Amino acid sequence: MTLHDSPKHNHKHCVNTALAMAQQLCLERGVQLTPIRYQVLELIWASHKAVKAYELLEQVKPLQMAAKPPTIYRALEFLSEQGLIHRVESLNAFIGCRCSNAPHEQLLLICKNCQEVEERTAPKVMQALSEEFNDAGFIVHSKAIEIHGLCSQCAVQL
Amino acid sequence: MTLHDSPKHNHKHCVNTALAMAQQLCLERGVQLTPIRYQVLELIWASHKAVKAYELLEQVKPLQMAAKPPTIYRALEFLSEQGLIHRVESLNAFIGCRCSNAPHEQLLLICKNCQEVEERTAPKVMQALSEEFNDAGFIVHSKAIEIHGLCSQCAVQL
DNA sequence: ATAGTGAATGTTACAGTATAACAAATGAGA
DNA sequence: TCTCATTTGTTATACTGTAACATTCACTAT
Repeated sequence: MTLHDSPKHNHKHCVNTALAMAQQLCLERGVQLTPIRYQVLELIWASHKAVKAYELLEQVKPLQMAAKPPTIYRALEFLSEQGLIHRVESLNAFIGCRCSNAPHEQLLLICKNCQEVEERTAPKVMQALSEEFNDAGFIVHSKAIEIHGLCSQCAVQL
Repeated sequence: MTLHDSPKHNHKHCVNTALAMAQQLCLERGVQLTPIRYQVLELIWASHKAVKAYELLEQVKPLQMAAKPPTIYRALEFLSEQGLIHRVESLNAFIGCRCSNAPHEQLLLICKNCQEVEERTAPKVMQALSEEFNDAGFIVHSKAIEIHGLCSQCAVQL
């Protein structure tokens, strides 16, 4: 049982909320959440595990017969630009983001056992980071903070 | 001019120190810094930019005629295990590490302009991170903290 | 109406990254 | 010398991502 399989987590509700918010945001921004893009987002939200592009491709094919790698990568690029998903650099994979309505720094906790990825905002970490790169005279454009280990659920089981 | 091209930075000395330390560490640990591994490490230290595996392959070929992808990836795996290099996840590339004698958390500042990568230990950030994942009940195995932006040199030039 | 425009998707081909699996060589100790 | 573990050679292939051009579609200015 993983963190998000737990009885406390109503995943259907979790997904519906994320998808509804995505639609709302795209509407507000005047960008198109087309069927392909929506399907990819839905597939990413199917679990809280990071999903690989070619896994998505296989899953999309029954829905979009013409799907080829660019189909997926374009959808991923769009979703990423809109802040609806994050790329997990250390896994070459993608996860859904539920904080898309506010710009935010991402910090990802990646469980080696159940493969689930939890996003946290971690203001204190970001504050410490700001001080660190100000010292270095470094001007930040983007951050990727990825922590690998065991999530609380898996930690107690192993 | 990049940060490490500056007159203040004696790169030959910088490399020699890193290579000497690598040899010393491998000796102490009873592991073999073979010619191939040494050459790859030397090539990585040729600059402070992150180097890609296939770039290394091209550069190693004159020295190791039989070099093929596994040649490089095995050397990279060894060097990485020994803490002599770090993988930059967001670039699919590698940089030398000068802090190999002490276990340390890595925080990488990656300049988009000159491509140089600076490693910092950032104890305050790591402290804040500890608190963050303790709150989450998360047991950390490894961290990848990669900040993209402009280094101090490039920031003033642009 | 329709021709032009821009966004999105289709399609082909390929570039770039990484590893599996097995063979051969090397070197140190029984 | 034999044996075992480590390292390297070799072949093949899997996985990840993009370039470039064609087509479709919806909108809108004429």
